[in-house]
Amino acid sequence: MRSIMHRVEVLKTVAHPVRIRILEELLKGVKCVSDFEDFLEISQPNVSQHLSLLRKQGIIDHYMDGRLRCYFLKDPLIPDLLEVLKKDYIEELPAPACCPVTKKGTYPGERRH
Amino acid sequence: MRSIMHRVEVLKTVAHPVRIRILEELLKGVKCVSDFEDFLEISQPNVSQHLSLLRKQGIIDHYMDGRLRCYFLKDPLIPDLLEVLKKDYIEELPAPACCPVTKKGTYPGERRH
DNA sequence: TGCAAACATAATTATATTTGCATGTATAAC
DNA sequence: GTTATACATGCAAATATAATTATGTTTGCA
Repeated sequence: MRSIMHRVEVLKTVAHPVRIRILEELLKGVKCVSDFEDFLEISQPNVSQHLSLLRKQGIIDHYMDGRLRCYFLKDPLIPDLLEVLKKDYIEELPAPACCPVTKKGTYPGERRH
Repeated sequence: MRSIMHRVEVLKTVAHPVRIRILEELLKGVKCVSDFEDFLEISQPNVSQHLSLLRKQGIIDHYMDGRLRCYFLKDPLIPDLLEVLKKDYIEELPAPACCPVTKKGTYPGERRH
């Protein structure tokens, strides 16, 4: 199992609007840097920096095609992670039944008071 | 569907070693602040700050039991998110077949060269 | 060989996050 | 009412992250 720290690193890496859009795009297929430059509206060095971060984390990789760098998804967690993030949930989790929210209740189970 | 920004906020909030451990613990059931103080080895104000952040994001909520504050999970995304993070994957995603990694290949589909 | 396209890297600056510490508040017990 | 418990909040210092600007590298082509 991934360590807590590794899980945190993955989350931190994905937790950025540009990077999450890059990953969603890579889900559809291979893309090169100038492709991202077009549809994200940020500078080329900035795109490269985000790609570099994702690569250092092992989340993506690339191959060379002439002078194009073609990036693709590598970490199998990512598709699952992105899918969960898109899911719609109708209801909140049920509050503990014995203990009404923001009102006094009883702490469930044994415990010092 | 959650907006990109909302997804990013959720990920950023979970992406911290203390907070991820708090959430994993809450998955098992209700816990109060001093419970966390025991098993995480950080100060009480720091625990409160992390709980406060999680609450502002709508990820957790609490009820009062005397002078105890009993926290519980609220956002239904969290259990699914934590589960995906724990999953073990045996293999990396397959690299695009037509294009060997780090070697020259052909960019799949039509594109300027 | 020289130049341009496609990209990476480095340094700087701006901004956000995290923590520690001091203090504040509500409840319970005495 | 006084005190202790259980917690929250505010602020400043330390640190991490992000974007901008400038510059470097590699490849393809004339």
